[in-house]
Amino acid sequence: MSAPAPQRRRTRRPRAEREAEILAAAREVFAEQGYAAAAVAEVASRAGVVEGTVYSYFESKRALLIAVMRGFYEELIAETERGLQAVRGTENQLRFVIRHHLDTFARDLGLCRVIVSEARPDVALYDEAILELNRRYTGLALRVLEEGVRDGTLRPDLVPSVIRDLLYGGIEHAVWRFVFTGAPLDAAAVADQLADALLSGILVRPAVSTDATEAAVIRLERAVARLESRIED
Amino acid sequence: MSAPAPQRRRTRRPRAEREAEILAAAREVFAEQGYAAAAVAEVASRAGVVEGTVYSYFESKRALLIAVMRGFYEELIAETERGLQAVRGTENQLRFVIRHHLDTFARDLGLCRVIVSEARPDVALYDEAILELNRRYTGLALRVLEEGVRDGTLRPDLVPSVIRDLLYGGIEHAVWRFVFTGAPLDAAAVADQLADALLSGILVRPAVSTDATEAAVIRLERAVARLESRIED
DNA sequence: TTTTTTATTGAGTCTTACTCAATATTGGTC
DNA sequence: GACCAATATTGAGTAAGACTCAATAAAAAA
Repeated sequence: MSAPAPQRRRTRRPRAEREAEILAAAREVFAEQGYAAAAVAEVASRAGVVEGTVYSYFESKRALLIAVMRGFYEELIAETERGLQAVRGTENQLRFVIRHHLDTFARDLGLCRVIVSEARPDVALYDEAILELNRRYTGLALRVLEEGVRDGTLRPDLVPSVIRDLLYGGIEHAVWRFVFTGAPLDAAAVADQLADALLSGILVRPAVSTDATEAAVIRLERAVARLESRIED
Repeated sequence: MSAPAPQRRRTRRPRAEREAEILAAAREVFAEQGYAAAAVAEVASRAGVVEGTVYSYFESKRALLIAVMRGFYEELIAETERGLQAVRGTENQLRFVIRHHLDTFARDLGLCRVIVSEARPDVALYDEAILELNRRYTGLALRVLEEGVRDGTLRPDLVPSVIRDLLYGGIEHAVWRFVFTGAPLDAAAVADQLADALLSGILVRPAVSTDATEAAVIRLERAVARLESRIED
């Protein structure tokens, strides 16, 4: 009686393309629903395949997530590297990193949320991959900080890794705040506020005015010496 | 043939006590295994009851988690309030908050991990409770910051909420770093490093020496001018 | 003691990650 | 163009774990 179920064409696609399709679908679903709530079956159906197929491309749901994260990070790292090369000076480079990270978070919030809450809790060995990616990414900022210390732009007593944590942690929390309150996020303003707070703290105190004072002191000491020599005459 | 299963005594306990036992077991299990990996059946067995009993006390696994979080936060808030009352001055109060938060994180890492990664991703309505607790807790630091701005200790152009995010985000990331690298965490040192970075950024620049020096320069220049005018006489 | 109330149980449902043997599709070979 | 080996794809099935509920036993009330 019932009509035969609409037979899905079983097509065979180049391995790489199918993989990319599954990956794209997974990224969508994870971003929309989070990791736990996302069903592999849904990823499959959005990719136009059946659940089993997903598992012939990815070992597990978690492996799928990791692959998605890898794509995200690779892109982020490339963009950041490009940006850093186009900017001169420790201060400007830090401002760029902060702004770009914040923008990325705000733009791809769903996925960032998943990454933050899924990548971090697991210290498990097989997530080594994600750790490595995160290290590579945040290493970019770390290098800027180290360079700044070396060239005297930043205070010599800084522990760069702690400052990096302050930087990324601060951004993350700031974005979260906006997500929760639902307030519109003015990325430029928040980036400036964060950068200002951080920089005025870690920048070597601007020596300009001090220089002027020191120059005045030298001038005065010479004048006094002149005067004293005249008086003693 | 098989011996009758060792019959568990079915005891009936005061509601509050049983609830507390289940809660304690849940806290243990969540801290050890994380939320996703924790099985409600295990919580039940550690509390000496059967799975169904847990559900007669808590609506869902998630509700159980929220109850655990609530206990954790209430304690944390109380401790922090007590500590803040015992400390004078914006700078010292901020240092206290940083140190205490860091210690708490380090001491109860398992649970903190769960709270951070489970409480945050869900913007769902029924987690309103946790949002509220978090707001109350971080509100303590916020008030210290606002007070500091008001009494002139902190820069007037600060956006306190952003600084608070910088503060908590920074601590969180710093602790994470140690968890992952497995390095021993020197809470005192890290707290100082974070506080120094943050404070030197947000504290009004100590005007004492600059003002005094400038005043001295002016005084000296006048003296020199006076002397020179006399000599030329 | 008897009755009422309700805490506790454990068997069962449902959802979802994951497996695997069967099957369809393709690219290569003649 | 026909056949074959290789393998991508399938979908039914398993396992684990969250959650439900009617039955049952313990405590409280009468």
